[in-house]
Amino acid sequence: MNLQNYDIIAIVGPTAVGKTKFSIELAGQINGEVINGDATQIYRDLNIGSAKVTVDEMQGIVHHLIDIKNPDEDYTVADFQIEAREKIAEIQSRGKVPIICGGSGLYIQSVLFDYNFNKQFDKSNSKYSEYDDQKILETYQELYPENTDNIDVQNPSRVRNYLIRKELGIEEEHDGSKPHYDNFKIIGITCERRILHERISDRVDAMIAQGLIEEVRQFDREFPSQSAIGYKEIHQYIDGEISLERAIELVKRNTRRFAKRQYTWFNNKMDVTWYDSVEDKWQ
RNA sequence: GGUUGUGUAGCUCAGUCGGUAGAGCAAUGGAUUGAAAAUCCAUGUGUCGGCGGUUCGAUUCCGUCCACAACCA
Repeated sequence: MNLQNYDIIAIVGPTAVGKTKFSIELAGQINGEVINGDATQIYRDLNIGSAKVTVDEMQGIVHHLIDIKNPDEDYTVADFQIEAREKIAEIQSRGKVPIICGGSGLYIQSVLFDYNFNKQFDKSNSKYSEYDDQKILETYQELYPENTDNIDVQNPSRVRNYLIRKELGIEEEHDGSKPHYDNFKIIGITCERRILHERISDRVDAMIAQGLIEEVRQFDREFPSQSAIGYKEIHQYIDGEISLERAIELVKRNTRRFAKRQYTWFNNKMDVTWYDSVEDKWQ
């Protein structure tokens, strides 16, 4: 697999599979810089639980879009799209190759393809931001009983965004299949599911040993960043809702389920060339 | 060696007075356009320990073997 001749490389794959290591090795080989494509690693101070790359691991490779937001701040895919595209241009202007590496499929997809985010969208201007999930679904049923736009009426976050768009009069074209760049390559890192599950279990144990609980303790559980796996469950433990053993079990389970959802995205929405990190071969 | 008990889904178990089986957890598949590590939808995956016997028909009854557990020697 020759990766020399692409303008942009994206490295995707499930959590804990070894993307970070691969991206740094590749950056060293092709004169690249890494752009983080992981929604959680955007945040400062979420280090252990987000499995953020350490300075040591970076081996001098320049990394972007890590530690750019505080844990109490909002961040969205639209922000990422803008900032990642800026970084791509900046890296290329220096004659280096941008390598987007991360597990947030939507984020990476929105950069490489023509996702349209309307700048008028601002949910802080919408009354619907205040509604709880149940009220959101009820409101939708009242206003749009016909469901002509075929919204997933049981999915509060979808319905809420739909209502906000309607309220703010936003129309969007939805065609995410058109590439935004000409010459990019998407590499997926994978391994056998059974091995991935073992790695996840080991990594969660290691996170606890490294002090995840103390890391989580410094954050308010209502912060936007704290809905991430590894944080929300540990907050439950810290607040006395569940045992530590149960919390660890939940972190592992939720991470496994997350990995499955990542595969669903990468397999079905992206044209990925897979590389098995255990068997060391391209598929 | 003997007695008793257990053996059913990945795990813990329920159940069929004989008509090839179902709960919880785990898991799997899918969706995804401003919280995406979020949110939502769908799905039981099984030689009912092995081999014989009785029976139209056995996971269920009987015999035997195997495995595990406890107790007795």
